[in-house]
Amino acid sequence: MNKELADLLFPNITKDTNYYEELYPERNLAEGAIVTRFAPSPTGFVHMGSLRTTFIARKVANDTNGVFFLRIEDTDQKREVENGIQGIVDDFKNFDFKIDEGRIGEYEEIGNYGPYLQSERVEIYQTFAKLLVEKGLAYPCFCSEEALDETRKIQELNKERLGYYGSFATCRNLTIDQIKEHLNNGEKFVTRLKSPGNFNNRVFLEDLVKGKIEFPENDLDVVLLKSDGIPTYHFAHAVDDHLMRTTHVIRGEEWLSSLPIHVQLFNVLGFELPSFVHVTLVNKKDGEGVRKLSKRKDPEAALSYYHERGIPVDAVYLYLMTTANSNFEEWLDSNPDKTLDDFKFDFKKMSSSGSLFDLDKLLNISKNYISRLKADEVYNNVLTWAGKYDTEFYQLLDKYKDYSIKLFNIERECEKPRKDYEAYSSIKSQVWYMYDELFNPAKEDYEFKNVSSSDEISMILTTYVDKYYSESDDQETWFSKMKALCDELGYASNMKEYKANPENFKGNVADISTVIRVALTTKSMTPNLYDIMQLLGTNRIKQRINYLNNL
RNA sequence: GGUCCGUUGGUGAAAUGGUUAACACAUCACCCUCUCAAGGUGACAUUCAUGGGUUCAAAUCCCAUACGGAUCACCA
Repeated sequence: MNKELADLLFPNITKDTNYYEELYPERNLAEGAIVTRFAPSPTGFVHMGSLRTTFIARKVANDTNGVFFLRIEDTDQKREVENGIQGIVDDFKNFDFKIDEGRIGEYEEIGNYGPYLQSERVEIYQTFAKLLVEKGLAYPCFCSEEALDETRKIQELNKERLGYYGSFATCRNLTIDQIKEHLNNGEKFVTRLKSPGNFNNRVFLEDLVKGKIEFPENDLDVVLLKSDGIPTYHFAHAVDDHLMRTTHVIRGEEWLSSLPIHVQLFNVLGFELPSFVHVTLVNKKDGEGVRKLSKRKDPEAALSYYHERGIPVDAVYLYLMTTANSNFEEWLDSNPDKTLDDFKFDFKKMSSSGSLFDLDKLLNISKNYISRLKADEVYNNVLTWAGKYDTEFYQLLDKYKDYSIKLFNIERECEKPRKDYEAYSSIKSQVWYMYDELFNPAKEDYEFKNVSSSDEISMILTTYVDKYYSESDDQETWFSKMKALCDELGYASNMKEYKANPENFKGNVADISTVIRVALTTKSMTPNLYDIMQLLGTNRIKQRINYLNNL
């Protein structure tokens, strides 16, 4: 009778589940290899929280010589977005994120366990659903949306548990004749699980980050196949992760609540249960409260934000690992020559409570990361970034390549390099004055400090340029000449002497440096003046002083 | 409302029964320095949501309460 029902419901399904079991055999991997995946719906972008979860998945697959694949869960037509897959693939590409199997474009994929697009696997799901019907573990339900709403209202009114279960599961006990009648009327149906569960039973499970968890057994007759024959997430998840031989289901914490359903589905289908890893959500402070980082409200939720801002991808990963494994930061500190790949991720070291996304910390990591790069790497990265987001800067960088590299090299190749670039997008605002094309300040742009009288400034500058400045000086000579200039003009060349008796001097060597610095750059705060003057060269130094004098 | 998860400083967190509760970010102060950026030194939780209990001893174990979050669709 169940067989008859199964054939009635799925007349076009001719294969049996063994066919698929053989098509997708056990993976031949070393002991301990983790097979895991990222399974987004094609919404066109990857969320920061997803990236974090996925990054961990990718990492553990790497660590164990396992497999990471990308499966697209496009079972909801309502959510469909144009080029939704491409958006995800592009985000991954921008983030140097490599996948071993799965979708690599809107229409292409790699790997032997596909298709990796759920809409192309409908026949597979239906085959397994048919098996369940045959076994008496699934049935068609003809309840209308209105009827379902109605019972929900009743349940709410009576303060009963919501859902399609027990006596509320009215289609559960339909006879085959009744079913035929519905079918003959042309009524649509969903395929529901005939849940064997009892809400009073407890199920125990070990989640790799949450630890021991327990919950009541599922007794909901959840929908397996929607009326269009397409599976729900729950069913597709069970079938796919079994057939794709996933060993670890790594996903966001929001799935924890539906775990009872999933466990039951795996059992009912006779599938071995994978390991579950429910990763905490990435939160954001919102007024007094805390909420999930949201794409709609928070720009930093989208990966494109980091790309546009020019935060190095590696820095983002460094940050993610810092939040994922609390011992990572310390490890990296004591192993400065190692990379992320050398670090072994440990689920046990992962916090089981949600945390706020800390952009300051990310920027700090980014700043440190950029400071460790070679000048030409910085150049190449900024050039790439500017090519996309700042054409003016791109052209300058392109035109003055060697000069720019020298500029980025100021105070870089030393024990304690400068750490002032937190992102590629912030560099231009810190170095613009080194490019003549960008240098046309107004009088009020000059940030003169203690010495501000035009006459005094002009006197200092001319004395310096006429009597002391020489392009060929090394830094030591250059500085001793600054001091000589101080002595000549009545400024203290020795800071200690100045501090002891400030009234004896017009100012000190810092004031003199500031005058020159501001005259050349307009800024009172710049990197090492000597390096800047070396880059500028005699002619441009004179030009800029003239420019200032003529304002 | 049911179910589940969580709660250590402004932030991320360490510590898994035993000295003054690591470390990092942020903030502040001082030092160094030609200005910045750094770097150095120090400050910043008399206390680990609250209340009970167990113990010679608890942030750590147990119970209750409060608060926060997730989820309860023919969405994923």
